[in-house]
Amino acid sequence: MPDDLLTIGELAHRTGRRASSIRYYEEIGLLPEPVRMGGQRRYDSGAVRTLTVIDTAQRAGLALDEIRSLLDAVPGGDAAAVEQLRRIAERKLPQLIAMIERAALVRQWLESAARCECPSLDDCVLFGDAALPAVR
Amino acid sequence: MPDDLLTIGELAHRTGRRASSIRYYEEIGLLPEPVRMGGQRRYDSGAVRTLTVIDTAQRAGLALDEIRSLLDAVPGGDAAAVEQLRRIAERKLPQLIAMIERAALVRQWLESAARCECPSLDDCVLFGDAALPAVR
DNA sequence: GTGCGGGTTCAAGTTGACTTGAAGTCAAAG
DNA sequence: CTTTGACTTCAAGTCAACTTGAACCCGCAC
Repeated sequence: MPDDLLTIGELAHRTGRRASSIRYYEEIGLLPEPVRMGGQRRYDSGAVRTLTVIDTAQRAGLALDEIRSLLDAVPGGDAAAVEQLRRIAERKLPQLIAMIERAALVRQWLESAARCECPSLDDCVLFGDAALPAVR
Repeated sequence: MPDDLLTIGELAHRTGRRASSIRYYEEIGLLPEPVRMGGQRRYDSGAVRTLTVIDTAQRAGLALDEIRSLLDAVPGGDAAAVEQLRRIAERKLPQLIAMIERAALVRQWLESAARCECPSLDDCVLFGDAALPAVR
């Protein structure tokens, strides 16, 4: 019977990433070096979990080095890691909220643009100074 | 009395961009080549307007080559340009809406994370499969 | 043996939107 | 006359997150 360790290809398949990304994550210290069998990387279920964490955190808008600082606190996945997560979340939240607000404005602008009947762009209110207020 | 034409530095100052960006925009065909006085670029108010359009469109999430296709239709700024704008808006809107929805999910996730009391990341629901549903 | 489909390394390329650096010009101020 | 500051060009560097390419190994089916 086959071992329950995964090759990099199988891991990639299960986690929906490319093998090259997984090697890259290892290179930048996001994933620990896996065991080798005959030179090839073999991964246990911990790797699947870590990749899930990476995926989730990434979709939460965290950059890879932020994710690394999260993961660095993890071995043990203990209270310190949770605390780190909280700090990162608190720092990221206002940024995300600002982004959502700006996107909402842009959405209104695009909706107006899709309905625009102006004969010329030059006198279209859409490009007036107040049409799309800056949020930055 | 000074001419009403602006140097690149003045234009940059008025539009809040760097002179290097303005040269770059010219290079990629986003801005027309301005007149020169003694080798230096001089801009009229049309350039201010065009940069405003670029700024607005960019904050609306359009890439520079999309903005160029918008601007290409503009000379005259006529009905065709407006039509082009409408088409681009209609194409961009669904993408933006999806982005906003995903951002809202991520926001909830981060808010939970900021309040997280889990003793360990390993059994934190935040990293469960269903914690942050994929939208892509 | 030969081909296939994995795997391996390392370096270099990709994308978008710029910025930076080096080396030079030019006009006005001191 | 020299310095200062703003301008000029062109090439190259930056950032993030990967991907791609070249050249190689390795086991298994035919």
